[in-house]
Amino acid sequence: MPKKPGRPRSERARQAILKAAYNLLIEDGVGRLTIEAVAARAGVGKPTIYRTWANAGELAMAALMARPAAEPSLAATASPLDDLQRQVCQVIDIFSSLRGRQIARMMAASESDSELSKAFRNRIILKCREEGRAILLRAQALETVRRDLDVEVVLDLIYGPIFYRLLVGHGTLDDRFGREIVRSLKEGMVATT
Amino acid sequence: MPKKPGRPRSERARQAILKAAYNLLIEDGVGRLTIEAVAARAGVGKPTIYRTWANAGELAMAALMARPAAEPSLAATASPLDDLQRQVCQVIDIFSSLRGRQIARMMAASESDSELSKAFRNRIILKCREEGRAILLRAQALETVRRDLDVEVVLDLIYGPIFYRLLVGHGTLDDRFGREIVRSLKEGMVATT
Amino acid sequence: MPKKPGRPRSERARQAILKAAYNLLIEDGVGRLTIEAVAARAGVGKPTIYRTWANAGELAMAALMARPAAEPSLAATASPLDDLQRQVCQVIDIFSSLRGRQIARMMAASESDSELSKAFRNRIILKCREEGRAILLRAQALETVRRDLDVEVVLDLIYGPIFYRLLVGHGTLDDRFGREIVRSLKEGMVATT
Amino acid sequence: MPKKPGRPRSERARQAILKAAYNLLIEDGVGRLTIEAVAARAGVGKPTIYRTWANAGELAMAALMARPAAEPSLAATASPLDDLQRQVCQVIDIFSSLRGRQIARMMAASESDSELSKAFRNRIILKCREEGRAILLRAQALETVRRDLDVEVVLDLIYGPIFYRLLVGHGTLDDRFGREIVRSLKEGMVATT
DNA sequence: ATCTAAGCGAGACGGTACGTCACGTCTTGGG
DNA sequence: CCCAAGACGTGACGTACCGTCTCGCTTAGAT
Repeated sequence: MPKKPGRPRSERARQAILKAAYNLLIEDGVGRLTIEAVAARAGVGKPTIYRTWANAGELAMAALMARPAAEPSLAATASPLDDLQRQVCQVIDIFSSLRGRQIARMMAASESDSELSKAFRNRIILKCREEGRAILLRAQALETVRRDLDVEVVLDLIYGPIFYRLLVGHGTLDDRFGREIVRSLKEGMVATT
Repeated sequence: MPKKPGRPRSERARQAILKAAYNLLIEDGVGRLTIEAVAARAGVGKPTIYRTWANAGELAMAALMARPAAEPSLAATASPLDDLQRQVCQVIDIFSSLRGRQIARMMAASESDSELSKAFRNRIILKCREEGRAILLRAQALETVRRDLDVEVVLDLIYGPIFYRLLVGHGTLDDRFGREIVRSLKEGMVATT
Repeated sequence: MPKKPGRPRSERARQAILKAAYNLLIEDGVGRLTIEAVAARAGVGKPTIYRTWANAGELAMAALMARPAAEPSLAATASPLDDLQRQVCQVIDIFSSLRGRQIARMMAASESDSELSKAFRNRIILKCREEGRAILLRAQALETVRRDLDVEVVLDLIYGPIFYRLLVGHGTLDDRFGREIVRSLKEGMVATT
Repeated sequence: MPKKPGRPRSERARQAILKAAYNLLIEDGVGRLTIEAVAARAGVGKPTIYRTWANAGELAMAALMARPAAEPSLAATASPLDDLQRQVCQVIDIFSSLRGRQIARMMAASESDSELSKAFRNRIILKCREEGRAILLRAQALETVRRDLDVEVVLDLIYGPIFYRLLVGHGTLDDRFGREIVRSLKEGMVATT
């Protein structure tokens, strides 16, 4: 049992810091998240923050990750394409919120390839992608979709456009868009003479 | 002609600032671009920078925009889908460079809805989209693709995945990916019995 | 003309800083003199302080030096020993004040041999010593005191005891002490049989 | 005897702390003596230090006091003035060492009138003064020096100059100086016609 | 032979001040 | 009126120590 000596880290402080950081993040955006403000709001000393997180970016990711991913996975039905449709709309719903936009910006802005940065991307950004992959693989098993499909590419075709509109802001992000994405992929675009 | 009195702004200073900003941007990334560093490298006073650009973000966008968009539009051939294919690969080629990544991050990170921010998005990010739209419309005219296609959605399906991979980094960004995007859209994914 | 370019240092800021530092020094002592407190009280940014003084010690010395040495030199009379007597009492009077104690402590505490540190010692601590030397030399010229006197040693015998009592606090520091110093030196201590 | 329950304080820890503090004091000076550094060097927890000493100043004094006063008292001879001469030179020798300078600075810098502070002054700074007083009183008894001498003032005239030169640094501190002090006091300075 | 109170090392805690950096503005003298 | 230079007040940075507070572990006198 390699139990560490010394006073253990305070769980109360950790929670207070993450909560304060999360609230500041939602209220003011990533750019305004300062360690000083977090420390003040959490009633905590700055070194206590730095002891756990190396900089504001890491703290921000941790604060966003600490929140439960929330939305439960959707139940699988007999129609995988319907499942996919519903899941896409759910993803759009989540990311079109204020928090969703913040998350997307943060991911795009984070330059570092730190461990935490990767974890953030995997846990937050790519989670929905994995759900989609599961649905697609099931659809392939049921022969609802073609077996020779490059699943990874299709996943990019599904979720890419969502982040595209989210970050660039050139088009609305709503259910209709979600339905159009899936419909277009189903049908392809070549003219059927 | 209400010619302004006083000394006119120095074109030399403007060029030096943009060049210095561009180099710092490429070398160190958006986060490290400070007005002070630009001023020092350009041999220019800080107020000279602020006289033209309101903050570091604007300057960064201006520095990126000042560079010629480079790649000439591709010539149109008889096969719009081939044109689209080639254009997509060109876009991938441009944005997979270091500069391309910086541009994408900058766009994603910029929170403001300022005039310059919009101009940046229109001129840099959406420029390739417009090229794609022209190709698609021509394809519709030639009945190479279906007339009832929602062109905007298809454009998102084409370019969204590119930015998705660029920003999240979960997959490679190469010609093969470009070809797969176009192929998938052409064919759709439903099993053909 | 090697005139420096750029905005000149603000004399107003300099004065405000020195005044604030002086007041804090008198109120709270050397140990409590923080750059932050000085900046706050002077209505000045910390960098403005650091631009001129490297640390709190230098600022403290500068603050004490900035004040006019105050006490005018005493007029010389026909009796140099009387002059000496009066000057010694004046020195005691000055250094037995709160400010005097602070000055003495500061001098004793300053470890560095910086330029400013030396200037401080010369201007503040040794100033009275020079006055005494002038008196003694005049006394030698008038043959009021012995010509073979080691003047420097005698000066130490005069002013040393004052700082000794000031810093150690084992005895009172008053006019009587000043008179006793001079009397003892005049007379020597060996028993005259 | 209400002997205290619980584990007794560790003598080993006490020694380690005092030794570490002393070494840091000699190496880096009073200003650099931090509790953290002492704890680290002594291999001791900070609370163990605070349990015995209230702050860094007290610890510093304790560390200096813990060392044996070293120099043995000089044997008394038939000539008290010779004894005085030798004792003065010994004092100069002790305080002109690095440790001596640190001690003097510490005394001058300590603002507090705490019990320990007084003890420090009595035990370290005034100890030599008491030796001198004993010699002077013996000299008075032997009528080697005048009976009407104000002994306390003469003691200040003897030891004051030493600390004066030690702290201000305007003159050398050597045997010659010690001899000059005693000689000057013996002879007085008035011209003998 | 246990119980129990205090000391032990380690180290996290809420703080304060540090000295630095960059911000965006202002103020010089000189084109 | 613009230019370079650079000082200004501001505010956040990340670090060093402060003096206090748990931790789990001795250590020894009292039970």
